[in-house]
Amino acid sequence: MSDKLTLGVAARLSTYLRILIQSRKQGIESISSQEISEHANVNPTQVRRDLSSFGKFGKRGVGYRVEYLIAQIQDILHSGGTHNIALVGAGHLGSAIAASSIFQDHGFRIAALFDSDPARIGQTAGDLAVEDSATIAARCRDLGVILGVLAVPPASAQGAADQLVDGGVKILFNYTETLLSLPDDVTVHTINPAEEMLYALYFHLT
Amino acid sequence: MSDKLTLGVAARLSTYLRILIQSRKQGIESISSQEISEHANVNPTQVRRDLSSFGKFGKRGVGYRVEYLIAQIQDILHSGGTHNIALVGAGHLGSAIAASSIFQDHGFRIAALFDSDPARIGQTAGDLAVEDSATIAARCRDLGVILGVLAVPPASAQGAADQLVDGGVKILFNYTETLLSLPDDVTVHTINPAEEMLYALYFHLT
DNA sequence: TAGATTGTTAATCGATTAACAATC
DNA sequence: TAGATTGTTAATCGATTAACAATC
Repeated sequence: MSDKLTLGVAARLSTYLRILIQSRKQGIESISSQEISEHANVNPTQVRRDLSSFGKFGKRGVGYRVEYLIAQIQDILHSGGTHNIALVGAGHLGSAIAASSIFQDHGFRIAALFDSDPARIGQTAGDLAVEDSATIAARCRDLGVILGVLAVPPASAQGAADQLVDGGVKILFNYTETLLSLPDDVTVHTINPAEEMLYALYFHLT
Repeated sequence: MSDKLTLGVAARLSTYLRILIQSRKQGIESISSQEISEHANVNPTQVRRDLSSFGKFGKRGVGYRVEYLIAQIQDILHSGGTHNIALVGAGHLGSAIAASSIFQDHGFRIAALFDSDPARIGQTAGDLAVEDSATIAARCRDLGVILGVLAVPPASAQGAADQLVDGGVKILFNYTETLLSLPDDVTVHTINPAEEMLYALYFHLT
């Protein structure tokens, strides 16, 4: 077992991987540290240093092969396989997430989609049938899902989170405006563009 | 003019501010560095150090007043006012964004919503009328918008981005799976939960 | 007073980046 | 060869955190 990466390195490698996967989708076969760095908003030396600490992945004077570098980074991050996720909420946001290819492109598969509205249960969104929120815990346990996405109204967020945790989910992505209270062994990642906007605006204005 | 914050400090202050604003919304009036740190996934000493470098905002043995701390951080980040944003795309994702209070809570106001589908133009989403995408550049210039959000299909992303930049937009939030090519003075922030999932999963599995 | 929590120090550790030789 | 870009060094700089006195 190799040493655990630092937070910074793992975060940047994830960003490089996203850029490489998007590049591949657009038909790009070769890329330089300079090009990666522009999309990732980091220093080009940083990119080369991050990569070269794991091996010599590029060719001097040429750059990196996109396909090969994707495989190498997936190896470092142990992210080559497919991971099941549970999505709660089949409203506008949930439907947009279900229909997007963002998750598939990175090896994530939406294994189940839930909603509490009887009018939505049984309908389909993307390729998925909407299931009753009352079955979240049981279904997650059956499917062995450890990743959950919350795309519900704020008032339902804590309840949905509790059910996911009941079902064995350990990592939550929270798209709502609600602060969640959860056990210590569960990690919550909040998706809130306003937070990043504040930060972006600060650097733009100073 | 005070010194510019480092990237790390500005990013963390933005996170603290989000947590404080969400706490206030839930009626919480006082909060400790320990509680902030749990929601922000950082060390409690880090929180106190980040704050205390700008002043003595807390009370020993008690904690921080939520309302007061919000005002202080907004002061540091120059983010107290209202900022107009342009949203492109009135599909599921755009509608979800328009209907959410995430932006309003942080002082962002969606000043205009655009779509290229004739069937959607003139309809309303949230409180907004959907305007024709052909008018993006002109409307953004009129409104003085510098912040744009892309919630369009991947194939339309580059075109919509170009029009926003034409209209004077300097900061773009890209919800699509498309890598954008833009002038150097424009900053792109990509919202891609899959990237953060890879990273979260790595730390969960190791 | 007793308990809690801040503000600050001091020490360590990792991140960052300019510069350039290596090499495709 | 000439041009481009990687891999790596070396130096600096900032981030991190345990520990604790101050104080509410």
